[in-house]
Parts: sequence; structure tokens; C-alpha cells
Amino acid sequence: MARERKFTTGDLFLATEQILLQHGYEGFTFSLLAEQLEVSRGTIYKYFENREELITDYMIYEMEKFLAELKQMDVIGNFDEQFTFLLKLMFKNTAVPHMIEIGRRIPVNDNQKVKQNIERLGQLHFEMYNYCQRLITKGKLEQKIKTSIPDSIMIGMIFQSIMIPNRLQIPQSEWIASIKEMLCHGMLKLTN
Amino acid sequence: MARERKFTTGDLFLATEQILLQHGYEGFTFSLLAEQLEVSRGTIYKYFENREELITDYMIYEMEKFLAELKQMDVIGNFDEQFTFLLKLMFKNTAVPHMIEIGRRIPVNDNQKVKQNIERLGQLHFEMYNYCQRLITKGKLEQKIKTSIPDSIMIGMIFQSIMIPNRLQIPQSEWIASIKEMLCHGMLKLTN
DNA sequence: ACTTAAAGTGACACTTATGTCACTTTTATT
DNA sequence: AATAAAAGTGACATAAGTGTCACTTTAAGT
Repeated sequence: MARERKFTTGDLFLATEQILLQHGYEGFTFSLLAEQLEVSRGTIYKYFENREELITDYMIYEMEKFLAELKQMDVIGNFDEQFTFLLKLMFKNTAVPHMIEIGRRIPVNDNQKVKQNIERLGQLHFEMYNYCQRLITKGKLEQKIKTSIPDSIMIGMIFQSIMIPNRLQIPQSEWIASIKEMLCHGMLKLTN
Repeated sequence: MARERKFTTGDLFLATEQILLQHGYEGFTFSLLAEQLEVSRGTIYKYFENREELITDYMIYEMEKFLAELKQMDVIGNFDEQFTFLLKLMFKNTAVPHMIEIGRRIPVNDNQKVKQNIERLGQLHFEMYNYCQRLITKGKLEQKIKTSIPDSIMIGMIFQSIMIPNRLQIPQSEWIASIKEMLCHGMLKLTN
């Protein structure tokens, strides 16, 4: 009985992502989004009460997608393979670390839905952090990872490494290999 | 003959920095700044034509301060000491990498002063990058740094490492030491 | 005491974003 | 063909930011 929609949820989240990456959280407006989707601004309010609700909805979608893939890490055997898997996954979802950054900017909101979303995002973030931490712990147990460096720095480094701008357009496979080498063994040669 | 000023340039740049870090480029407003400085909004227009001019002026100030210190690196002898010096300097000026990020967001502006500022910022950025690159090159020449990893990744890693949030409030000295260890030798133990 | 000029103010016109809502369009169902 | 319901629109009121400017305040120099 309903009229055909001019955009899918996928379209909408894709546009949201692009605008967030380009203009940042504070620069995100419904006008920009409507323009991108080629609909009127009012249409978007049919689906979302406000910016915070839309953005948190998008972030939850993105995080759940990422976590669903991350969960497959459990199946893989040893630490090395798990780590490689994690890195590959991260570079397939480069938006995730950016969104974690942007997520910090969302102000407290009186809207009930938004409050729930922010709580859910917290859970998802925690879950993701836990996965990484378990990987680190596993590496430590397997005597592969140094015990001297705080987990938060290792995890932080892994996530920040995605945000290094690849201005010289180095091919992705080479880029990831170098990032991995940096994370695993650092920039210095071995001193004998 | 003039009335006493209610704020110094230092006050203004400090407030600008805080607002930029808290609200991002798009969230920076003259209203916020005026409020922070406890003056009327109109006052700020006595010194700056607009947001872009103010922000670029602040960034140039910050970059020049950083570069002036960075130049002392030349005096220091070997690579290891220079690298330690760089890291210490970075953690003394944590705003710099953030500002480089924020600097990317400044849109083209018709204002002549702003155009000049953006050009100058480009120069300063280039100069800073060059300093880092020279350090890397020196390390490579001294056979201390791997030649396999692109310079841009090493420099990127160094700069991104500052942005890792220290949520558990690990003491700065320990924090920096761990970051350095990660950058130099990575997270993995040596495999024999 | 008077002058002068920089420092500061707040009201004004303008622009842009927000959220709402009565209304129109489309399309499957009866 | 009539109708129900979701999709979409554009005008409206409201809020917040921008840039300007005539005006007031302050304090040093005469």
C-alpha cells in the first residue's frame, strides 16, 4: 500500500558515513544529507527525530557489522593468524576508528531513544575493546607479546594506525604489511 | 592613549586551542570564544575578520613555537638522542598533531589574509615533515632504522601515537616510554 | 580638565540549521 | 475506480551563528 522509497537504509548510512568523515560530527547537517540523498529535508524526519538519533543509529549499525565479523576471529587458531585477521578487518572497516573518535563528541541528549543508543554504543565499544584485549592476552600467554607495554597502548596504536593518511597512494597491501611490521617489530633494526 | 585590554593574545590562543580540541573545527564559534574570554563577541572582530583568520593565526603561532623547539634537534648528536628529543617535544605539544588534523578541514576562503595563512601553514607543515624525514633518513644512514617501511608510515605512526587516549591515567613518563618502545621495537617479543 | 585613540559593547540585518505539520504523491489492495 | 497507508514535500516558526557599526568606556598624553 505504500509508495516506493527513494533511498534505502544502506544509502542513508553510506551518505551519513561520508558526511561524517568529510565534515566531522559538528559539520553534519540534515540539509547536507538530504541533498546527498536527493530528497527533501523533511523526509529524513520521517525516519529519525534528530541528528543524534540518526548518527547513533548509524554507528550502532557500523559497530554491529564490524563485531559480527570480529567474532569470526575466535575460530582462527593461533595469535599470529588472529592478529593478521584483525588488521585486515580493520582496513576493511576504516570508518570504525573514526566513528569511535566522532562518538566521543556526541553530547548528552534528552531524547530517550538517543540515550538508549549511546548506552548500546558503549556496550558495543566495550565488546570490541574486549575482543582486542583478549587477543593481546592470548599473545601474552603464548609468550609472543611483550608484557611490559600497557594493553591500552597496543590497542590504541592498532586503531590509530588506520588513521595515518596514505597521501602517496601506496598500494593497500603494501601499506597494511608495513603497518603490521611497525606494530609487530617497530621501526628499529635489531641491535646485536 | 588606549584602554587596557581584557585579554592577551596568549589568553586568546589558549582559549582557541581548548575550544578546537573540545568542539572540533566545525564546532568552533566566536560566541564560545567570547564567552570563554568574558568579552562581547564584537570585540573579537576588532582583531580578526573571521573564524578562519583567527584559527589559522593560532595554528601558525603553535606550529612556529613547535618548530623553534624542533630546530634544537640539529644540535643533538646521534639518532637515538634525536628521536627521544622528538618524542618528548611531541608530548609537550600534544595540540600540534590535533591541529594538523583540524587544519585539513579549513575550507578555501576568499579572504586574502586567510589565503596567505593557509599557504604559510603549508610551508610550516612541510618544514616539520622535513625535520622528521631527515631524522628517519639519518637513522637509516646510521643503519638503525629499517629501510623497508615507508617514511610516511613511520612519521604518521609517531604523530598518531600522541592521539591515543590515556584513559587509565597511566603516568606520562611511563606512557611515553611505552609508546617509544612500541615505535622502536613493536609489541612482539623477539623470536629466536 | 581636555583630547584622543584604542578597547569594548550590543543592537541590527542576514544567513543557515532545526523541527513540525498540513498537504500531495504514489502504489498495493479491495 | 475507490481507498488506505506509507513516502515525500515545502512552508513556517524558531534558534543560533555571522559580520557590521554607531556608540560608549577607559586611560595615557597634552
